[in-house]
Amino acid sequence: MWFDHRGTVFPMRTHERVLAQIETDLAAGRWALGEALPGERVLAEELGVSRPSVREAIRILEAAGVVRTAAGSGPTAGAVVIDRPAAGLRMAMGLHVSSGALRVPDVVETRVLLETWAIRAAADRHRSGEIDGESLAGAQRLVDAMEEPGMSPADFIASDQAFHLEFARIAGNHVVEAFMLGLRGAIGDYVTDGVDRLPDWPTTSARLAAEHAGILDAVAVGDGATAARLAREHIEEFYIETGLAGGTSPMAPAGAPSRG
Amino acid sequence: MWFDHRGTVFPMRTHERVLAQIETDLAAGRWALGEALPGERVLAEELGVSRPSVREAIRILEAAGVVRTAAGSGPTAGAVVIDRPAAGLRMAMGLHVSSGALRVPDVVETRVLLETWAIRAAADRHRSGEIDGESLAGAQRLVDAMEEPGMSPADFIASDQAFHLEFARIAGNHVVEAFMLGLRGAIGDYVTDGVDRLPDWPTTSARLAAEHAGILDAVAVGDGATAARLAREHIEEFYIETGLAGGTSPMAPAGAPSRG
DNA sequence: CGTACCCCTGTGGTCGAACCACATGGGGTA
DNA sequence: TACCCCATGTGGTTCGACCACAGGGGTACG
Repeated sequence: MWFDHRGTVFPMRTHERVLAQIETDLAAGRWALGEALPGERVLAEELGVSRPSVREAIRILEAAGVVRTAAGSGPTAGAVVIDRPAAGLRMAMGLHVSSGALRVPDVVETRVLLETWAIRAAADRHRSGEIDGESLAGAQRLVDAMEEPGMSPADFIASDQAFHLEFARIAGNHVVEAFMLGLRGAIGDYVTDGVDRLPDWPTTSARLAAEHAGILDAVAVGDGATAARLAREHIEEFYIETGLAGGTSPMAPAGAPSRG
Repeated sequence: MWFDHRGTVFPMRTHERVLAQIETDLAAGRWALGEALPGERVLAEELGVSRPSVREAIRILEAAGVVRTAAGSGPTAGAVVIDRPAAGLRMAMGLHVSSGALRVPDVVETRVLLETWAIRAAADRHRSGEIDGESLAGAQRLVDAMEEPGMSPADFIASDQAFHLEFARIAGNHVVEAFMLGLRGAIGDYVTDGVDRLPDWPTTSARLAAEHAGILDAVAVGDGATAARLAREHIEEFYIETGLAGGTSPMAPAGAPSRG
């Protein structure tokens, strides 16, 4: 039996006990990043529960982006500890967007909020010299790549996402980075569908690439306010153009977790 | 077999197929909020898979805050559709905080970011008359309650959390609301532990309550800038005082999902 | 006829055992 | 010495069984 902070009593289900134990061991550093948990059968034996109960707990860990599972043998097999917070956030948010509990406009608004913060912070850090001068090189390479006319929409979207994430990385906040990744992933299929409906992708992509260059330039000179304003306009314009800004009805499921 | 956007081929596991199908049905409106999914045995039969595979998918939905399960019979039994995005976010974030992939200072920084935005937005909406004049009544009641000297730390923390969430609710962004709830929950045990280590809780709680009153007053007069600044100082001061602001080492697991 | 009680029914929760496909790595073979 | 093959152990999946629990309907009683 377990108790909440008010003294209410309730039984804890088996897979919850397993999950709690694994979480405790995780916090205690029992497994480092890249190491594998004990096998399901071993874990079941250790905790005195059945293998299906262990599996249910591992499923949750996997959905949360804490482990990745693989069959076979060798060091890469088993439930290997990873750190993909965004995968878990993406899963939860995507499901709630599908169910209608979360709306795309709210997701977009939140994305603007986080991105403008990250870009402003990145610009500030860059101006104050806190970060290496080469930190913007990655963003520059992505901008260059996106300015190539022949890039496919899918590759462009991937590069676009990487570009936006660069600033969260520079800002140094992993939670914001994970949120941004999760938000973007949660509405990923909506974005793809929106791009497919655009009347003139080459023109749009060229404009987007130019806007990216403008944002990067503003960050490079340390003008966080301008960079944030440009980013806001860039994001909002994109969602308006693809018809996602006002739509609240679900269009397609966000899909099963990717194996990225 | 399934393909990603690059044409890579990979098999989809059974529980992933089940999850994808449920997500599609969810998006199609097959079940309304409060309705129950078909029984596990029925679902397994429908999809041509085994019951454990269905259960693994439902576990993920449960962890994500999409359904709540209960045994027995009647309308409240089974896998009932709910909308608790924060539960899923809290689960994912809490696990990653435990594993060390996400750090408490980043969580706090993100919380400040989201809360100052929400409070500013709430103040703006209040000033512009977009919202009912009674919207702040709930926050006022919470402030009044927290100013009562006899309140237990646990109840105070609950009221405090509700107070902060009020502004996200007024701002009208469910994603931000869920993020705030998830962030707070992910470090919930750290907060509780921090409070327990405070030398003089009555004094601290009185100060916190006064700060809440100040924030609410600033929002009430539509001064978003002041309200946001007060909120930032309020949050940062609390984490410094409880010794959480700089700590990165895990202290205790965030625990299994609560049944709230 | 109305009401209270009890048990039948179906739910999720848990378990054990079995078989599969797969990745590996060591031992046997050319 | 180099190659190949298969024994081994992993997660993936399934089946079948039993449990505790909550409801609802049938039944017996007032």
